[in-house]
Amino acid sequence: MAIAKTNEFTQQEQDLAAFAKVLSHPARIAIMKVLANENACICGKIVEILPLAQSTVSQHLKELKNAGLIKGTVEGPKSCYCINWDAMEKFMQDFNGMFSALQLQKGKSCC
Amino acid sequence: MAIAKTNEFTQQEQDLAAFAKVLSHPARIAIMKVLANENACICGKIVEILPLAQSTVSQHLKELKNAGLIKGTVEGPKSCYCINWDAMEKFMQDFNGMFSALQLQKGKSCC
DNA sequence: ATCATTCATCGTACAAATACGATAAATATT
DNA sequence: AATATTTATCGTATTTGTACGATGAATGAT
Repeated sequence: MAIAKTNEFTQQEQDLAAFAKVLSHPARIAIMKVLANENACICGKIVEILPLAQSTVSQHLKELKNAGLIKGTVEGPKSCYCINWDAMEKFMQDFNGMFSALQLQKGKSCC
Repeated sequence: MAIAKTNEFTQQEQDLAAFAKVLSHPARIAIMKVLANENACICGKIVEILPLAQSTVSQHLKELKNAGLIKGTVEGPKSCYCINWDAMEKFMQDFNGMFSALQLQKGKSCC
């Protein structure tokens, strides 16, 4: 991908982009919906619902967890995942904040 | 990327993911900010501000345009870009709508 | 103790994204 | 007409993302 120039941008830009990136795959959006809807947020249950292999789902779960959008706890041989609501609410707030900041300049546009 | 299973998901999931994907790079977030702040949204001006080559900026602009977040008009040898507010507002509405739908299930979680 | 279940991780294959320089096309300028 | 400016596109190199099967580690069941 060439020598990623990601860190040439502001922290805010990087953070917002990172948040967007986690949600930039339909499988991860679908996982969030499953986690919200199912009482038992067991990995196996998610694998049943998604059209993806177990290892692939596990990978997506890892990314969501690394980004902080979900939490995971071990229950015997099973793994239970849930949405990290505090984090999600903050992320959405920041995301909407950026958009509001853009909108403040709305009249300025030339075209 | 292996044989992308993107279309195994719902249209809504694909659309939301596509929107998130366009904003999943700090350069594209930065471009949106420049377009909102500068009266003259000329490509050259953006190239001056971003730490990227002209061809790379042009590529990012193309992606933003393809996704519908911005509009572009030719002005002689120059190109003028602006935010497509109608589209942006709809995208943000859908994105927030998904989050609200998740939140409705908030109590259900097991962990 | 043996076997089954569940899941994370490893290795691997291939697709897509990012970045740049070079070039081409269009318009402005001289 | 010749030259300069501006930007899109092409070709290419490299990195990252997506996907799967196979394996291993941990726990539960027999």
